[in-house]
Amino acid sequence: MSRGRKPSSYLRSNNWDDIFWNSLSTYIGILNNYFTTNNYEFVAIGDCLKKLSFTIPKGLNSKEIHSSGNHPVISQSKEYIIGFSDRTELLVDKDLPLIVFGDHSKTIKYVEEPFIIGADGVKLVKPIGSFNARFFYYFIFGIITDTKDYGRHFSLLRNGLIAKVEDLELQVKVVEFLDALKSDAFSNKNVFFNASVENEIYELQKNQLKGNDISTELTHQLTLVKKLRQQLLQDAVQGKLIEQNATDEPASKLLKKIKAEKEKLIAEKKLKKEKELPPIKPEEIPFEIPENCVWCRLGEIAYITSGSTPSQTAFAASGIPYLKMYNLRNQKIDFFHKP
DNA sequence: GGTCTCGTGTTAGGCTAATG
DNA sequence: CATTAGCCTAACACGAGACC
Repeated sequence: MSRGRKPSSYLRSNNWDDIFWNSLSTYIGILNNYFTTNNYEFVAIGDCLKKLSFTIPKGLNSKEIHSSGNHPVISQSKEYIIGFSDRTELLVDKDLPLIVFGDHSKTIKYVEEPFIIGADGVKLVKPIGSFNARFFYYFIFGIITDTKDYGRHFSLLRNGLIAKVEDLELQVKVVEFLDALKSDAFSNKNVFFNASVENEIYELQKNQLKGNDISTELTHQLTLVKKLRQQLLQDAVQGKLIEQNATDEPASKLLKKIKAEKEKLIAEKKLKKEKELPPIKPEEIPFEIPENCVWCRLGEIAYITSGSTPSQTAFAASGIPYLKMYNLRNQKIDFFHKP
């Protein structure tokens, strides 16, 4: 059976293989930079998961897990296998290989052979066909850096981004590189997909072994980049990034136009008359905005309505798309998404 | 026909007991 | 004491049907 991440007790030691697992998320960061630089699109993990062809069996009760048996039991624990069971009816033997994700513990395991699920909190992850499963497995290590103590983490995983590398051969080469890097016999004379990236990771791995704190520094820098990104977004919203163009129409004028348009639609009975919205109090204003901008309530610029789901017979194969809650994804409307 | 409400199944969050 | 297992509950999403 192909083993996933090593148990935590190994992580504190100082050998080549352990450093690999300890630093994998950093390496994935470097690889992601490479994909970003080469204009690869990044997609949400949640959009790349394949629906399993079977109903996931409920996890075994701990009393039913034995020290020997016909089938290995895999839970979200750090140990790859926690025991064995003969409950063949609970065997997960379809859609393999699968990635086992510990919703509580954040463990990530790559499983190729049939197994039985131990306890709850185990999420089975199967990427869609455009992904090599092992490529997907490795890149998941770069995603969950935040922790919610012993809360659930699957939502973080689903919201994480992965490079959409359509070239399956390239995915395999990246996987081969990472697999080879786990061995201290690794030599960077042999190029898998990109000499410079591979060398960067190899050098990092070597430096790690020397007790170098590059990884810590890199993680620190990535955190700073994240903070910078958040600040940029905040500044953009507050209009601090660029000078206001003097020729731009003031927002107050635009707001008046919108109000007039709404009143016209109400007069034409195309919209229902809405309740008067309360004026914005000074204490409601979260931050200062440029002179040309103006605060308003969402209801002033939009028509907010609700309704129920039409019956199945009302749906047509073509025509105006019908949006459901699940079509609203990552602050965008995704007309094609299906849960 | 449009809107509202309720029932049902699923998922996420979090607490705590059990375990080693 | 840290980690893991398991349970409870809130929130979400959807669909059906009642109501105006």
